[in-house]
Amino acid sequence: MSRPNPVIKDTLLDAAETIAARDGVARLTFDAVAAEAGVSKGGVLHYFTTKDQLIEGMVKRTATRWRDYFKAAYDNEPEGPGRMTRGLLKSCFTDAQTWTEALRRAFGSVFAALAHNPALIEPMREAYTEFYHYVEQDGLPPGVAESVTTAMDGLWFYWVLRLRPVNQGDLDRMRGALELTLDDALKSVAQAAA
Amino acid sequence: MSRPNPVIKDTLLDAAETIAARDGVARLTFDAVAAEAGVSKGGVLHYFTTKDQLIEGMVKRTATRWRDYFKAAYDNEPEGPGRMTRGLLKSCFTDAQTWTEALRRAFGSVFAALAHNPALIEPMREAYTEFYHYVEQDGLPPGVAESVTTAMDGLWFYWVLRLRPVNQGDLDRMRGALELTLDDALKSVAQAAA
DNA sequence: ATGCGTAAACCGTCCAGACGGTCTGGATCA
DNA sequence: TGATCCAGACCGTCTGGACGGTTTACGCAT
Repeated sequence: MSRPNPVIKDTLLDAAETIAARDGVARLTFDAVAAEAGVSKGGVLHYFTTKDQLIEGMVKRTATRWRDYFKAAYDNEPEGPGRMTRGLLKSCFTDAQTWTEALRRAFGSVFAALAHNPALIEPMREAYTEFYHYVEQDGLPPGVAESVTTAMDGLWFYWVLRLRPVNQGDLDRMRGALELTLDDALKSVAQAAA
Repeated sequence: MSRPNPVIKDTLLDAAETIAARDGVARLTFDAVAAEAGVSKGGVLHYFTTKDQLIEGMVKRTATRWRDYFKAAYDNEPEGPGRMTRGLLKSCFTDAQTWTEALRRAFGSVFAALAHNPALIEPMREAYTEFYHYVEQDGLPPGVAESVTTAMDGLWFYWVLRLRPVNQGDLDRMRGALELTLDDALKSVAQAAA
């Protein structure tokens, strides 16, 4: 094998995420990552020669996962107006069990980036730019897709930042209201087309 | 004066926010705060004896401001269903110029807390708990007040985290859609009362 | 008014430890 | 034998915090 083992890289990124989430980003050090992953510091530095690289790795992986996630939500949804909005509402706003600790941990990489070097969130920003592209062109009246998806993401941020607990009831109530908004918008689109 | 000068404390907190926002939370050190505020390190330590205290001070101040903000938005709004929702929509979703760098900086304190010691965001969580109390009891159909306010806060998070630029057009479009949702909800409340 | 005592405000230095990163050495493969 | 992988000792720097010293502000007796 001539290139660094990607499996080990993932293990190291997992360890980094765990530390950032559990102990705070300030304690995200090479030593800590090594200990958490069960390797030596030299081992970590072999794959990520600087801390910027480590954090960039975390952010890139999370950004890729987020991109894959919303694209899958889009692809699995039937065509027509509100496809992105419908897809997201269905895939992440039905079951609170999908809001796992792993997901929360993953988003910690953004905070790590913000703390260490704000420029490193760029990959995440790009993923969001792409996401917003879908949202803008979702074929709903102005602002509707933005509002519904941003409400979902807002709740997600509350949860990730631990500013609010999120339970199944919260999800159900908000989904009910958002689906109503969405249905009204879809009707008005259909009406305008007629 | 027998108690520490609160004006100087505010100056130090301002300096801390500036550093956190400009250089990243990792560079938020006593030395840096001292230099930014134009005092000595000893001077900073006189007012905040540990870093936890410094960050707690930042979070508490921001939490208090947020609390004052949404309470003012509530108080300035005529009574009736959706008072909190209407107030917030009016006060922070009409003019993009109210989304100042100072506000963004202030929220950096939450990231500082999350990075250094996650437990320190508690004052902010309490402010949000209180906010959510208003939202829950806003007298709108289930989930509507939550959805509208969370959409607003979601955009706010995008902006603070620099995941998306936010301009006047974004604000206007979303406000249009959210006001429509709100009006429909108000109508249905009025209808149910009749 | 003046001098004095005391306490708070603030400064600047010091240190132990932790940090990011370098480097050397050994193991394990091809 | 050479290249890759990884271990871990090591180094210079920076950090949080302690600490002792100095200045300022103020109450109070004279």
